[in-house]
Amino acid sequence: MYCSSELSIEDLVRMADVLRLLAHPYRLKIIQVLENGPQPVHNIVAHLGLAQASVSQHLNAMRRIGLVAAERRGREVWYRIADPRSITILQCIREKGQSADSRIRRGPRKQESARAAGRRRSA
Amino acid sequence: MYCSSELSIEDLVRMADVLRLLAHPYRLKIIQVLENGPQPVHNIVAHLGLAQASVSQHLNAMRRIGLVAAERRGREVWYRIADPRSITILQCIREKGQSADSRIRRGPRKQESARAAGRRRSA
DNA sequence: TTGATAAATTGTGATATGGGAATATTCTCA
DNA sequence: TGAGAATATTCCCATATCACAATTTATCAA
Repeated sequence: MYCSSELSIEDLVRMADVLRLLAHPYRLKIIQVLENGPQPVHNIVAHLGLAQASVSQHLNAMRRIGLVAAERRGREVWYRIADPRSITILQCIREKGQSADSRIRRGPRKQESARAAGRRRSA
Repeated sequence: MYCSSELSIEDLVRMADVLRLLAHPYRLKIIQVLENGPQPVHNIVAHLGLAQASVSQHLNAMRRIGLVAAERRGREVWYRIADPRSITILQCIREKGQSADSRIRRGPRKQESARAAGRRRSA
């Protein structure tokens, strides 16, 4: 038993909020770009190949929740990683390309239920 | 410079897929419940307080992507954690309650732009 | 068989998300 | 000042997500 029911639903919601903002290819890319150090928005835009407005929205969302931080330098705004968990999570998730067979594994294994398998095709 | 542009967009999409399935309070709760060992669905349902159909959908999505695995035992189906990254990420994300000031930090800091600050309240 | 139990699937509606175009804001420099 | 560069914000549309009720499938027990 690890540490089971320590977390309130509010805790889980907060954790999910952070994870949800990481759970997007472009936002992961943003983190990846910022791993090379702080960058002005137009650099990030160039890396992503998205409309500037869209990138701004992603950055804004990530900033609101504290994943990144912004600092104005002249007419540019430079962003940097503000939450070390971003990098840790990225490293962790990078570890395993994929695995897990994804199918239901049956215990007793009586039969594969040919009826169900057949019906899967019929629809 | 960490390890910058190693990841293709496909890699990022895959990573985002995994993160997205973790980025939900009830699915985090499922991982948390399963940290105590494999459980039959009705146990998980009891823990979550959701409709059985909803829990089944969550479990199915998590299974498809390999976060959990299922095994039938009689008329029950027992689920277990199948991807160790789940636990690692949960531990990681648990580390920090919250921080990061979330506001834009200005460099030169000429003024806080009282107009903008005021407008923030007016809408 | 039939009935009961456990879980999965389907259909549907409400809400959230992601994208770009258009516009607004903020700042620098001549 | 005024022009222009760099970002942010708004609006709108298409799509995805989430929850539930209803139904179906799978299994056991009598």
